Amino acid sequence: MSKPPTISDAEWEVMTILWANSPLTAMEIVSQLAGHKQWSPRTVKSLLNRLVKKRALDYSTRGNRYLYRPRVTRDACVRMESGSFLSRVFGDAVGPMLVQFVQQADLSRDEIEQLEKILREKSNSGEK
Amino acid sequence: MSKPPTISDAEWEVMTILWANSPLTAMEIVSQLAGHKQWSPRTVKSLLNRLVKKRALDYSTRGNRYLYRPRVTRDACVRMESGSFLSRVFGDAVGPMLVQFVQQADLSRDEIEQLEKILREKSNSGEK
DNA sequence: TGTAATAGATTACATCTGTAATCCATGTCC
DNA sequence: GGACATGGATTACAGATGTAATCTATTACA
Repeated sequence: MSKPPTISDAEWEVMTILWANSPLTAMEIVSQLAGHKQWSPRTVKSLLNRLVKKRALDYSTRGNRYLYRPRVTRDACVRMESGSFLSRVFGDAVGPMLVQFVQQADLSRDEIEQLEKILREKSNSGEK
Repeated sequence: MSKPPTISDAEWEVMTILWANSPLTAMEIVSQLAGHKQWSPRTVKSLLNRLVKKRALDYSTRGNRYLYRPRVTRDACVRMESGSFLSRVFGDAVGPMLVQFVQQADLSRDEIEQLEKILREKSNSGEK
């Protein structure tokens, strides 16, 4: 599997929708974005075009519509992005990165407890 | 303290050097970069100019040279970048991602304690 | 059946980035 | 003193990005 292309911020929004649920037509994507983005449908079309050109998306035809679907997995893209961002900012220091993220994240009580539990276990099982 | 400006990949290299040690002249920065980057000194100058314009750097004058120094802390920039990275890549699923990472990470005792402390604080300050 | 809405394709255009080159003043070496 | 190196300032230029508008074919409503 070849490495995924670079996906920009705006493009990421579109991919997110398709990773969650595909294939979808352009209009369906537009509707799903409508909630939290004020993009004109034109804008979304442009993004779709770019993503197809980048080979991040693929489509088939249904009548006169296109049905878009991802050609790259979310996982692969996350790994890529993580690679560049994380290595830039944190180098290979995973610990400080997690500290930073946990500090910033908006966590639910459940998640906090879950994390605390994991940490307790880790600390009992004798980490260095 | 105003929010830090956006710092690009290439710019980040320059900032990293100045965060570690400042003030420095353009030439000193060029030398320090010489190890792992094949940038022409022109390129570095351009980056310095942009960073000054963005108000990420400041300079004073020594003779006919400039002495550059950061105007923004590394910490503030890391916070910014992390924020946009997290929300872009993980959207509102930051929690599960952290759980998974923490589970897999090889953490030192210190880091574990640090994380536990952060979580305690978060849980006290009434997360939802 | 004509006309407007929609679909996808192409084009636009300003800003940011990476990566310099050019310009002008000064400092330096012979 | 003259030519060259160096410093900072300005300009360049292509590719990526955000954000559309326009063009053309088709579809669907009045």
